[in-house]
Order: sequence, then C-alpha cells, then structure tokens
Amino acid sequence: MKALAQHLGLSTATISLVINRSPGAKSIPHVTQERIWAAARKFKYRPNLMARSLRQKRSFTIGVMVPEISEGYSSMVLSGVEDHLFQEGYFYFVVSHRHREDLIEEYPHLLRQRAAEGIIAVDTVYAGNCDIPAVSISGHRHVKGVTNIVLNHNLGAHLALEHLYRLGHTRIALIKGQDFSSDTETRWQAILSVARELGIVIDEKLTVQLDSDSPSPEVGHRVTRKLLEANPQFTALFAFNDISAMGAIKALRETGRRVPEDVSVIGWDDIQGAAFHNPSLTTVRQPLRQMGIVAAETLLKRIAGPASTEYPKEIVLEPKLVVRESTARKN
Amino acid sequence: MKALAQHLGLSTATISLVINRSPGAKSIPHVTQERIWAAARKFKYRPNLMARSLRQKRSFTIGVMVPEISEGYSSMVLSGVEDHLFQEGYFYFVVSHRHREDLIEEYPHLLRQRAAEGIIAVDTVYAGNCDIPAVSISGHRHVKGVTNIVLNHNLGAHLALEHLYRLGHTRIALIKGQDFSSDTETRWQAILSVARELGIVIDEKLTVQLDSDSPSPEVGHRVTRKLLEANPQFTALFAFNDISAMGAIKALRETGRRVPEDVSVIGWDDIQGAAFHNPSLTTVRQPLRQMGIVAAETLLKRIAGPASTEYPKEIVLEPKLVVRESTARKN
DNA sequence: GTCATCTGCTAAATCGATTTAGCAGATGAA
DNA sequence: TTCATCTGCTAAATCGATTTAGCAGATGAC
Repeated sequence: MKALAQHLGLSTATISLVINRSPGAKSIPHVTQERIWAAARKFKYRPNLMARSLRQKRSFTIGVMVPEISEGYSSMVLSGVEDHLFQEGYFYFVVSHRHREDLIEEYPHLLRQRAAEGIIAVDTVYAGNCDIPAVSISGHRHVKGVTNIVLNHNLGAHLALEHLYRLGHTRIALIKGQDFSSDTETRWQAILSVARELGIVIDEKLTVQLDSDSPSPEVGHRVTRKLLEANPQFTALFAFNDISAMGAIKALRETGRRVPEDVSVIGWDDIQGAAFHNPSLTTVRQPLRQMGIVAAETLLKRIAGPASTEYPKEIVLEPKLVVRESTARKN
Repeated sequence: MKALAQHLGLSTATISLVINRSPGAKSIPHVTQERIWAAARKFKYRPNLMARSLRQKRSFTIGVMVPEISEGYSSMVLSGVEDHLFQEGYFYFVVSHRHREDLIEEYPHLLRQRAAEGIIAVDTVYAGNCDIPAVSISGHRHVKGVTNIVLNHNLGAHLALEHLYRLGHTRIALIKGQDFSSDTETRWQAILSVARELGIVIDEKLTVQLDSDSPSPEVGHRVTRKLLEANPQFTALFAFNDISAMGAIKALRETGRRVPEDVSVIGWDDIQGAAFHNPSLTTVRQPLRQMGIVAAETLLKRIAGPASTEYPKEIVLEPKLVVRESTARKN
C-alpha cells in the first residue's frame, strides 16, 4: 500500500478511502479514483487482512467445532455451513475435538483469539463459555447466547416407529447413541414416549448402546453382535444412525438373518451412502445440509446486527421418513 | 495487555518478553516473572493473535483446498491433515472450490491475504500461482514450489487387475474418473499399461466415464446403467473409486446381475463405508489419512525452514489390495 | 475585497502486540 | 574515587491497514 501511495504521489489515507469506497471518498474526484484503481490492478494490490481486522475488529471468519471429520453427519452439515459462508464471503476454521472435554472447553477461546466472530458447534455440548455469538447444531442444552438448531425428534421417532408398527413389527430392537452425542438423550426420550403411545414395549434385552467414539459402522456391528448373542426374538431394529444401521445389517447377515425378510432395519440421518447401501436404507432423514445452512444464516445475522440483537433460542427442523428396501412387512 | 501493564506497574514490553519467554527475558528476575504470570492467569490474558501475526508475520494457519466437503476421499484426507496440524498447534481454513476454475485460481490468493502460511490442495490441479509453500495431494502436475503427494498408481492397477485376472476374469468393464479429477489420467494410463502387460484387452465398449461433479454414488449408478443398456458381456468391473463402485453394484443388481457371482466389482480408495457395504468391497486401499498426515508434515517442515529450503518434489505412497466379498472366481 | 463554503487531500492516531536500542542505578574492580 | 559492567526495565519504532480531524487553495456570494 505504501508503495502504491508513493507511486501515485498520494497518501495511504486517500487510497484506503477509495479502495474501501468509504463515504469519505465522495469528495475525491473521479479521475483520481480511477488512477488509484488502475494502479491497484496493475500492482495487484491485496490489502493485508490481518492489519484490517486489527483495526476494524472484523475478520469475516468464524469457527466450526465438530467432533471429528468423518463421513456422514459432520460432513453433510459442514457442507451446508460452507455453502452459506462462501456466499457471504466468510472463511471458517474447522476444529475437531474428538469428544475431549478439555478441547471442547478450550477451542472457543482459541477461536476467539484468532478473531473468529462466531462459532458453530456441531453435535457438541457447548457450554457457551465464550462471549461470542454461537449456534449449536443438535445442542440440546439451553445456554445463554446460543441458538440451538434441532430436529423434531418426536416427529422422527413417530415416523420410524409408526412405519415399523404398520408393517406389523412390535418386537423392536434398539441401538441407542453414544452418551457423548448430544442427540442421544433427546431421541431416546422421544422414542420411549412414542413407543408408549403406540403400545410398543421397549424391552431392555433388545436394547444396546453404541459405546465407542469411532465414527465407523464397526461400532454398530459390534454391539449388534453382542445383542444377537443371547439370540433374542425381534423382527425389526431401529438404529441410532445410518452408520450404525450399516454395521447392524452386516451383523445380522453374518448370523444368518436376512434384511428385510427376517429383520427390518431402519436408520436415522439419511447420509449419502444410505440410498446406495444394499439393501438401501429406510431411514429418518435429517435435513443435515439445511441445518448447516440455517446455522450459518442465523450466526451471520447475529454477527451483522448489534450485540443486543434478539436471536432465536431454538430453530426446529422437520425430519422426513424415507422408505427404501431395508424395511418390509413382518412375515 | 495494557491493562496488565498498568496493574503491574510495568511496561507492555516487559510483559511481552516474559510471556513469550524470549531471550531478552533472561535479565528479568524470577520474582517479576512470577508476578507477571500470576496476573496473566488472574485476568485470563490471551494475546490478540491478529496483532501478533501482523508484527511477526507468522499466523500458524494454513489453508486447505478441497473440491467439496463430502463423504469419502476429502474427509479422510482432511482428517489426516487435521491430526497433524492439531499436534503442531496450527489452525486451518477449509475452502471448497467445486471444480470452478476461477475459484481454484483465486483461493490461494485469498488464503494468503488471510495470512495462511501454506496451502494443501486436495485432488485439485493447483497451478502454484501464489508464492507460498504448497503441497498437492494427488496433484500430478509438476509445479515449482509444490510438493506432490501421490499414490503409486501403477502398483494399484497391478494389484487390482492381477487379482481379477487370477480369478479368471478377462472381460473387464471399466469406470473411468471425471476429467476434473487429478487422478483420472494417471490411473487410466496405469491401467492401460498393466492391462497390456497382463494381456487383458481393454474394450472401449466396456468403458464408461463418470461425468458429473456430484460426489454421490448416483453418478456411478447412472453410467453403469448406460453401460448395461447394450447388454455387453463382462464378468468383472473395475470402478474409479468406491463411491462409484457402490453405484455400479446397485445398477448391476437392478438389472438382475449378482455381485460377485455374476460380476466381480473392485473399487479404489477404501473409504470407511467400503468394509460395510453389502457385499463388502474389494478395493485398492489408498492410505488417505496417511496422505493427509504426510502432506501436513511436509508443509510444516517447509514453513519452518528458510524459504530456500530444499523440498521433495514428490512423495509416493503405496496402495494395498484389500480383498473382501465383491470379487470372486469367474464361474 | 472579504468571508464562508467547498474541494481534494493529508497528518496523525489507532488497533495490540513484538522487538531493538538504550537508560538509570547498583555493583565491583583498580 | 572512577570507570566499566551488569541488572532490570522501558521508550519508541514497527507491522499494514483504517479513520478522524483538519489544512490549504479555489470558488462563490455580497
């Protein structure tokens, strides 16, 4: 910039005014403005955004916290977030905390230090311990300063269980989510409540829980094997998510059960692979990309407004049942 | 920081020296140092990294360019990159260019403006048009200033074709990658060369090409359907990647062909879903996480060294054949 | 001719740190 | 006593921009 000023015989102040089209530039004649633009183009001038942020206290950067970078959930959400941020000219840091409490606590501060103007927490119990705007996707705690983007879990449980019920299934095995997943408890309560409504008995012996922080179908596979060891009777299985449903299907096949002829399997999420699994997965679709987009929109709106701006405490999105091949009438 | 200085009756300079453990702090007595640390803790002092970067010209930030955030390839690589950067205290921006030429050209500059100290380009033809260190994963162009991390495609093609050949397959259908994928051409040439070696004839009528920038199995599904329309004879199919292999398997099943009994299918990548597909996928495993880690290591090494540091032009990693259920002896 | 206003631009402060040169006072040696 | 050296610290420049207050000179009104 100094070089530009020198070359043009102007001050850096003038250049700054023009480049930023600030109101103060009104009094600068058109010819001078053109000279400046021409020179900027010629020397490929690109302002140093560090310096600019330092002064303006705007960085056009936000931070996104995810449990891990993996297939499935986080990727889809990130893709939505990215979409909207890109349109608005924001960049973002990604940090993954691998469910480590200390990192979940520390990352918001680190992001703030790096001038992030806001935080999106994905599937993370975020304590809001940092005074920048935040949006939590599937964060079910109500925390001051944080907007929660959540799915209507009751509707989801309804769609899934009613679907199975109508197909004649009443003995339904369940795979519960890991304790650290912020959706686990909410969804579980929704399932219990809907089951009661439909008169479906939730048998503890038909229930297993994911127990490892690996994002691989292996976990669902393992717990389903364990479930099957006692050789319990059930005709349908409702998995915590598509990933674990895939693991479960493998376990069922390995032990001689056909899906869906012997056991219907229903997942949750509708990740990209679900439609192309064999059998293709019947599942409760979460609008994951949409949740990412809404999260980004909400956050940017808060950032743009004054600090006191009212913000929604919760935004609820609706799931849809996607019926494919992995569920069938009980025979 | 000013507040700290005021509170301690010291100058900001002193505090800076101590906090950063710079050599100049040697002459500051231990008691003063302790006072400073105590106060910093008490007031939870966190230096403004923008200001620090501006002065030091170090940001401990790099940029990662990917085609899109999706399941499969990019996620796995990103996960490796993240792993290493995390250990070294670096943060990273993710930008996805969706194969848009203008963005591929522009993003490196934008990242540089945001003080990124280096760039990792994933599956992107990176022109190196920016004077910061860069590492390209599966970038096959040799560009000044860029280290290429590549797979030994010849070995991969060998492993796959020889596997099929030994199972008795000689009429092999092929799904070629999208033109924009930087691996497409290299892998294709490797396949042609290995096929010639093994005496396998590559029949143009048995070859289709992925043609959409969607990262979904849908593309593989569609082109396989097209391939099957002419009802050609083949007993094995070698897909460009696992994603398209999954789509292909679906297309084969829909048209009454069993996998692997009628057609063996082999993929490439070994993404997380591959082992849990049904049938589980035989595939050429790329050490994707490893590639991410190596990329990050290489980049940070270059950043740490003086600008003139020698850097490797190319690092070759070896694939492995993972035999699962989707391939079988020709019957 | 005089004063007010406008035009076109700049000087200087500022953001929050790092870093270099060097100052004042204490200590030690001759 | 005097000078050199060391100890403990600070003043001030700097990074690269933005932003505010205001300065000269031209123009216009009366």
